[in-house]
Amino acid sequence: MLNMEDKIKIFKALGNETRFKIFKNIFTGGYACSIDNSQPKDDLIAQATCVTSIAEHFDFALPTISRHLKEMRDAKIITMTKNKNKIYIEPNIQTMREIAGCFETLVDDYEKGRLYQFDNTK
Amino acid sequence: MLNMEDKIKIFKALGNETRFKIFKNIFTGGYACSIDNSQPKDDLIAQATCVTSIAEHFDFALPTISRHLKEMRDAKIITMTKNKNKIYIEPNIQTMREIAGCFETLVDDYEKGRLYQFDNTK
DNA sequence: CATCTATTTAGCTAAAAAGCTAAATTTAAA
DNA sequence: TTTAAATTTAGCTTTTTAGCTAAATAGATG
Repeated sequence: MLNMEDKIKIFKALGNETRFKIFKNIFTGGYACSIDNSQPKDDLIAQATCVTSIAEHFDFALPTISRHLKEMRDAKIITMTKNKNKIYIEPNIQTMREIAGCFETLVDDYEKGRLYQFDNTK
Repeated sequence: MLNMEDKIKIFKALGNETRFKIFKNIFTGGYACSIDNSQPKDDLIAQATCVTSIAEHFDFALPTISRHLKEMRDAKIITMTKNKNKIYIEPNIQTMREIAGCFETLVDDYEKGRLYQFDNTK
């Protein structure tokens, strides 16, 4: 369950052009960063993947992309899984589900004319 | 239809503690900022309302709150309607509906194992 | 028309964010 | 065991953001 601080972190993470584009592309699979579950877990080398592979698509230095990814992981919008010396990046679907639910409830309750706690933790 | 830049603005607007709290409270009606449609449009004085009334709930100077509200209006997450010399503030439900839809599609499509354009304008 | 109320604009400062390069760390591979 | 590859950390600079006060603007009211 996401509290107010969590939500602010999520929006902050998505409210930057570079991170938004990274996020969008992780979701679309554009950079082939996801772990393919049809492959055995220890055979990940076959996949394109990871921090370096994302950074190649941007005109920013690798440490800059690394820092953005860390912020996105801290905001729980992506997961980063270490396997050998590479890090595999995937969207955090659970968080997205919660955020989706949050906006849905916001709209639904508003349309019902009821008061709604956008953040219900405080 | 929200393009990528619009979405980034929305997330930036929500990714700040002060603005998030303002937004949350505009939605809950906590500061009585909404125009009550049961009242005639020209009888708004009866309602609590507006920039000053929001600012009272924060330890920040009035111009600071004014600037935050402007940013939220530019991001299209609220509307500001001038009536006499007061400004009435309401959530922009249309934008919220679009953002809700965006996250829903993101999750639904991911679960169906399909690729998804989180931002479909580029 | 003078004054009050609501809000914004201007101009400033301090803090946070986003970028960089260089160096360190971890693991793989030769 | 040395080297190479993938990533992070440290330390720095520049830009942006968030706050302030003072002044300006717009409209309402006495």
